[in-house]
This record gives sequence, C-alpha cells and structure tokens, in this order.
Amino acid sequence: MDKAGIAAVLNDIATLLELKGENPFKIRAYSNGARIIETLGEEEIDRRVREQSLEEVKGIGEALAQKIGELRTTGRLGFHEKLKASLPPGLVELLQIPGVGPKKIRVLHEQLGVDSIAKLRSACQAGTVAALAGFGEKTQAKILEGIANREAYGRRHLWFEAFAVAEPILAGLRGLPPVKRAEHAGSLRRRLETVGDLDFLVATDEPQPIVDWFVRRPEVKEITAHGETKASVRLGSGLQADLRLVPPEQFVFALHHFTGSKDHNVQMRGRALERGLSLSEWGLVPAEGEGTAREKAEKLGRKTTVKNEAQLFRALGLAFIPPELREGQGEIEAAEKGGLPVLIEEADIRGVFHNHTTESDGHNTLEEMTRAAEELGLDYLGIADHSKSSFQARGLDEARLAAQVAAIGKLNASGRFRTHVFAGTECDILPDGRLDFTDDVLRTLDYVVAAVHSAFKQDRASQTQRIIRAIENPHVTMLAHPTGRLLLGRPGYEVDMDKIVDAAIANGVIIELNASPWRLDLDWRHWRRAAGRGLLCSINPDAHSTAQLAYFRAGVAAARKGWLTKDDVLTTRPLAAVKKHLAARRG
DNA sequence: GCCGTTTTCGGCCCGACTGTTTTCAGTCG
Repeated sequence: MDKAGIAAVLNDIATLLELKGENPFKIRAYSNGARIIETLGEEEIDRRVREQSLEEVKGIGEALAQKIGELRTTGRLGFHEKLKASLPPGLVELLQIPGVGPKKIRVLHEQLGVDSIAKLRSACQAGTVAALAGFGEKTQAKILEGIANREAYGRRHLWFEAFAVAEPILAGLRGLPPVKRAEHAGSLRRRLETVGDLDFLVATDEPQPIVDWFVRRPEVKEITAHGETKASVRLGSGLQADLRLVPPEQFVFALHHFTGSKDHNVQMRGRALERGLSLSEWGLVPAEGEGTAREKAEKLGRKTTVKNEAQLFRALGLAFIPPELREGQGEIEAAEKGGLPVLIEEADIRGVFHNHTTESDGHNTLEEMTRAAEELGLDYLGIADHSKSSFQARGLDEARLAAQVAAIGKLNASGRFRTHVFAGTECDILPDGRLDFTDDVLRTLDYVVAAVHSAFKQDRASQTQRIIRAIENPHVTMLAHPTGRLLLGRPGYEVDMDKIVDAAIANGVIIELNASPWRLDLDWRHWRRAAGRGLLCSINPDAHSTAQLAYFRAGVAAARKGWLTKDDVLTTRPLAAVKKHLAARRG
C-alpha cells in the first residue's frame, strides 16, 4: 500500500476511535502518524519497514510502526478491519452535520438507534431528539437545518471561484472608514485548491457599522449569525462567509490563527510553549503566571512588540512563512534553518504553454488568443490543440496540424504581435503508450504535450507503464495533467507517480502543473519532492478561451503551495532561453 | 498512542460559542 493509502487508514482509525469515545490524545497520535507518513518518501518507508527503524521517526512509536509495517507489506490491517466492523458504517457520515460530534452521535446511537443521516432526520422530525438529556429544541432544529444545508450547499468550492467572490468583499471592507486592516484568512488565504467557506478578518475599534455593512451586502442570501464581533452569512452562490472583528493590536495574532492550517497552528503553539510562551488568537504571552492567555494579552494590549506576521514568526525564532506553506508539512523546521524557498510569483511568469484554439475545442481563434496573451504581457504563447484520436474535441489530423503550423509561422513572421507563438500539439497517449502522431510529424513542431484522454480505467501498473512509454518518446516535451483528476468531480486515474516522476527526470521531460482551477494537476503535494529531485515544471493554463489564459494565476498559487521557486518553472524563463530549451530537446 | 525523563507514568494547545444548564459539556476552529 502506498503512503497515501496508509495515511488514509490511519486517519480513518482516528475518526473511528473518536466515535468510540477513545482518549483524545490517542486519536491525535493516529492523525499525527497519518501526517508524518505523508511527509516521508516511498523509498524511505520501504527502507524503514525493512530495517524496522520506523520508530526512529518522531511521532511514530511501537504501535504505529507495527501497523504501518503491516499495511505496507500486506495492504491490510487487522486492527482497522475489526474496528470498522465494531461500529455501524453510517455513524461516520453523521460527523458531517454541524453541531453534531462524537459524543452526541454516541448518545443518538445508544438511545435512539440512529446510525444514518436519514434516521437522524426522522428522529428530529418525530421530536425524539429534543427529549434526550443534553439536547433540546434548538439543537434539534439546528440538526435539521444542518441536514438540509448539507444537501443544498454541502460541497466545497474551487479556490479560484471563491477568490473571485471574496475579492470585491475584501475591497469593500478596506474601503470602510472604521476599518484599520482587513484580510481574508483560512484555506482561501492559504490558496488551497478547494475551500469550504470564506473567512474575513478586520482590525477596528468600532465593529458594529462594519458588521452591519457585511450582513447587508446584496449577495447575502441568509444571515446565520449577527453578533457584535462576528457575523456569518450564506451567499447566493452557496458559499458561507464569516467575518470577525478584532481590536487592532490583536489583528496579527488573529490573522495567523485563522489562516491556519490546524496542523501548522498546533506546531506553532508547541514551539511557543518550548519557549515559555503561549500563542493564541489573542496574543503571544508568557505561559507562566496568573490569568488566561486572553487576560494577559489584553493587559499587554498596544504595548505588544509584534505588529505583523514577520515579527510574530521572528519572536519564535523563525523566518516569515508565506501562508501557502502553512500546512504543517515541515515549513517550521525549514523556517528555523533558513531553508524556506523564495517562492515563484505571478509576475515571474513570462509565457504559457498548452492552450487551445477553435481548430479543436477552444472558443477563440489563434489570433484572438495571441492578442489576449499580448494584453496579459506574456512574451510567448504555446498552442497545443488536440490530436486526431480526440475526435470528441475535434482533434487535428496531420494535414490540419501542418496547416496550423504554417499559420503560426506566418503570424510570427508578420510581426503583428509582440508575443511569440510556439506551435505544438496536445498529443493523445494511446492506450498502449504509443503517441497519436508519428515521430516524423512530431518533429515538425516546436513542442509536444503528451496527454491521456482515454482508457482511464487501466490498472495501476499498465497505466503507469503506458505513460512512461510516452515519456520515453524523444519528441515529447512535457506530460499534461498526469492524473486526469477533476476537482470536486472525479478522482485521477491510478498511477505510480513516483515512477512517472523518475521517468520524466531521466528523460528530461517536463511535467505540467495544469493551471485549470478544476485540475491543478500535478497536485501541489508532490511538487516539493519532485522538484527537489530535479523535475522541471511548466505552469500551463490549458486555456480553451482568451479569458482562461488567466488561469495561470491559479497555477502559480498551487506552485507556491508546492514550494516551487522561479527556477523550478520553465515558463518563468525569457523567450530566448525557452527557445533554446525546446531546440535542445528536439536535438 | 507518543514522548521524555524528575526514566515507565503524566501530560499532551486552547479559548469561544451554543445550548443546555444552574456550573458545564460538547463542538468548533
């Protein structure tokens, strides 16, 4: 079993133990174990299982080492299966209802036999839930509302779309006179590929008019909380948005706290305690002495020397950690050693590859796409329409491809646009790993993007071998969307990504970070290690219209989460350097 | 379940909010 599978089992154990009412610290040990195993390489896991040295990894003890070893070698875990069998399968889904946690689930199950969301709804409608000790009318109504909302709005939202909704709200907040500072927080600020809700944080001494402005925004469909320092609304798009207001001296601590992630915050608090300090959304105060952290922070008030996040990190002996890296994946250790990367920025992007025109399934012509790229300030634009086997996308055959290559040559020669156009193809990888065009055809192009668009259901070994065979073709410049996943849509096809990355490095092939907000594939979680081993990235918008060229911004956000620097990405290089790279590739 | 050691047990991040309660438990972030 690979590490993602092992981590999933450990997390599942944590959830099941929660429902059993186990010791919360034991539960956390399993969650920690899942997170730790994700940060190890597959080779390292193999070696440590073989040498029985997993216990040397901090956070993994005797019990976890044994369980990880069993999962790795047999693909199963007796403990996990027994645990699963001991609980009705429907209990886990009850955790999705807001306000319902493990303790309430146990009572509902033991007293009323509730073991599914459907049964919970029936029990609420019958009024039996309100009669339970510790429950009441309001709890019952809230559960019913939670079930209804889950069905109507339960899904997460793409970061790119949520960001577009949040930007004007943030700008509006910043324009209000009593607002000293305003930022968004949470997974939106961390630029996670999907977000659950929008979090806004405001520094002010006069909260009430700001809260009132917020809940009266035209896009607000429903107000779910409207207090003095906090408000929650549901927007027309189904997104939930939370606003929190804090005094200016507390802003930086609240911003750090509500940006998260949870794992990052846990580690930061632990680090503060090692230094005799207590870190919370209120402030950074001595852990010793009388009073709560909040009281101490309020006493310190405006005398705090921490005015921004950089100073907050510095107070704990750390370099500033950009929000994108705050996932509890080793960023604190790196910040301590001065080992944080200088992350790529939007302004570094000089061009974009893998874009479509009306020749295949794009909505704009070659000229329209080139003009749009020029308006974005890009030095080069790579066209890569589909190849003939993708007939559903009006893929080009050899003759139409040759005509397009000629048209691109003519456009470049005309000097009409400052943006240089590269002629390419998004060439189908056939089910057996051969490409859709012969080498003689591929040779006529500036670059070749190889992509899987069919036979998604091959087994893992065959799918991996199929893609590696394509990578080994000397005419292939880059591999497109290596897992084929669609966020909130479908999972990727089964592949051994470590082997594919190894093959790409060995053959000098680039792997794209497909910047379509629905794809963001290769996922950011792979990039740090892959780039560290020498893999070159290309941030490709896969634009099917002029507007979608801007998707490269979502790609940059994902690249930043993957610890990528300017040097890790082909498309930050100037035109001459890219021409040289592509020419060298063609030989 | 893990860790560290004052070395085999005791502590593990912590505060707000809600609804229920009448002093607090459960949930959430």
